[in-house]
Amino acid sequence: MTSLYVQVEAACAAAFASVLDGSDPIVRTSDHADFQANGAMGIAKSLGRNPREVAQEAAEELAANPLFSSVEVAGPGFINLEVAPEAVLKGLEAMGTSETLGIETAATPKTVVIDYSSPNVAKEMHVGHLRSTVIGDALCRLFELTGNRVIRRNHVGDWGTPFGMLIEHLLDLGEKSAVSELGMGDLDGFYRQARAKFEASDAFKERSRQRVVLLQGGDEETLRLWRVLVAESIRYFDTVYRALDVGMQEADVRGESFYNDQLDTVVSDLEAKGLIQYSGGAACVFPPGFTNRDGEPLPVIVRKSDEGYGYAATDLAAIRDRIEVLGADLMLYVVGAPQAQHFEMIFSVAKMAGWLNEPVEAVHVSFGNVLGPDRKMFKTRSGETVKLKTLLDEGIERARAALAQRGERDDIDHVANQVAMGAIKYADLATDRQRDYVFDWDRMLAFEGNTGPYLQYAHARIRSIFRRVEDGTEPGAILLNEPQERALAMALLELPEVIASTIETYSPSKLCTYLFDLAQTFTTFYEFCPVLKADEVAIRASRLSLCELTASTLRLGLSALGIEAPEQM
RNA sequence: GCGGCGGUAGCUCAGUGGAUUAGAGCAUUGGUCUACGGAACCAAGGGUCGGGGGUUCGAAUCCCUCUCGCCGCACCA
Repeated sequence: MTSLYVQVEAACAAAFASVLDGSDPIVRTSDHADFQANGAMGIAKSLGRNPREVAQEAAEELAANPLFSSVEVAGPGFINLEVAPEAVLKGLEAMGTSETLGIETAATPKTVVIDYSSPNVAKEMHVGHLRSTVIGDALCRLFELTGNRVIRRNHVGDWGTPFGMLIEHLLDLGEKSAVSELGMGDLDGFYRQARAKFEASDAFKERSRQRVVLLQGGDEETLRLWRVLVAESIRYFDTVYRALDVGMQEADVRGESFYNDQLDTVVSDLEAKGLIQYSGGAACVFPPGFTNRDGEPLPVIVRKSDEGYGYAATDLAAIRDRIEVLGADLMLYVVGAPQAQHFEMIFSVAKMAGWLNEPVEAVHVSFGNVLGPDRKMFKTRSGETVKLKTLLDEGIERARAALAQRGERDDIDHVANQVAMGAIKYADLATDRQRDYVFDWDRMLAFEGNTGPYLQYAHARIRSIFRRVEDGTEPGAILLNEPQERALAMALLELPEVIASTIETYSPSKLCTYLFDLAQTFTTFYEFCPVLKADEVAIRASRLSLCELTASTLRLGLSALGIEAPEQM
């Protein structure tokens, strides 16, 4: 069963094809009808014909299609389309029997590698990781929902010069107490102490340098200590992921170090292809079109002048691994906007090297900053970065307080958790990811407006209807007599198209907007159309079906965003 | 200097493959209903879509230019 939109578009494309083959009918939902087709104007222009005439020709063909109950040409050549009641009912019926509510799964599933979250070992996860983690996880769920093979990748920062100082600090503390400190999640404290010693003591600095040499040289004891640091950090990250309810697992971790033994090959392969130029002792590739401040070509430094490797080399190795070993068709990098140029250059080099070829695609899914109420980067009052764990805990407390105000309950811990995570995630996902967004507890936790809690509550309220059925009425055949019933039906049928465009643009905010609109449309329906109080059994049964479809759509949509939909709130 | 992203109602944001009156939420005002657990509902006010120019029958949307904000621009990641 294809979605209603696809059916309408196909019908319009066919109708226009008899005027001009292969033209885009430009079908949109409309304020003046169910759909409108705007293709006539463009076609008329390219044919030098009168647009209304073109529209009229197509309209006549469309009028003969049983999919439509009304076809009208309006204005300069718009075709306004009303979908026939039978087609709407058929669509709802198919939706009701579909596991995915009519969302089509990919005919040829893609392997999608999604790189997100990517915290640093021995450093706290902070708000900066929130968006990557939340958006990345939502994209994973959306691609899974549509039948693709998703491989999550946590590109953890687990290598580099800071590890000399971190290992030395670990030794100073004694392995045991270091582990317990890290285990408690005080990663920032650990890092800061190491940093402070590094800056204050030349002796410590020298030890750290030596330690880096040992680490890179593969000294067993050093590696063992390094593994302790990594393991403790990853265990801690995992507690944050579990708290946030995101799908990233320990098994998805491929830290930078994972690619260490591939870096030489990256350089030698680039060299073999004649792409390497040496500049100041560093092995560079100069992708065309990138210049620095002085207008000179900007390099991707694959190997530094000290023979060490930087993140460019690691990213290139990772891209190869994802294509050649994992078989990626699509690679997403859910990383903040400041790295846009870096990824452009990396992708460019990967193409020059012949590693990244059509139709395989790499996309930097960039996002804006999280801002505080002052519209500056979100910081604590004392100007420090906000620990992610602290943020989540505060959210739970605030949600608990909000719920407590609404009445006593015994499952408040569980629901407060669901509401808090829903609120935090939704606030992040609902704003266009390119824009910065303002972090505001009061707004995100409100039960009114475009918020997570509002949608969760909307869902719970609808579910409650089913618990209050007293006469044994069950959802039954749908009848669409009232305009509010029909409006709700049309909104429900939009789901597949919304999912498609959400995925196409990697923009979960589109799904958020849809779910909020749907909840509003339902409210209007619910206000005008009594469900349990309707006189006739058939009407009650029909409206219960509409309630059920709406609740299912909200639940599925929220779930695709990584947000739980409690039965009761 | 070059480049990227943003500038839409008091506030937070939708809407940018051109298209009929620019939408929603919050806030404000006025109504409505013996409230399916009011997430109430209906209605009103409120916008030079950052400024200017251009293309077009038609521009928030496309092009040019200016402006403001954030960010990036070689060996940190």
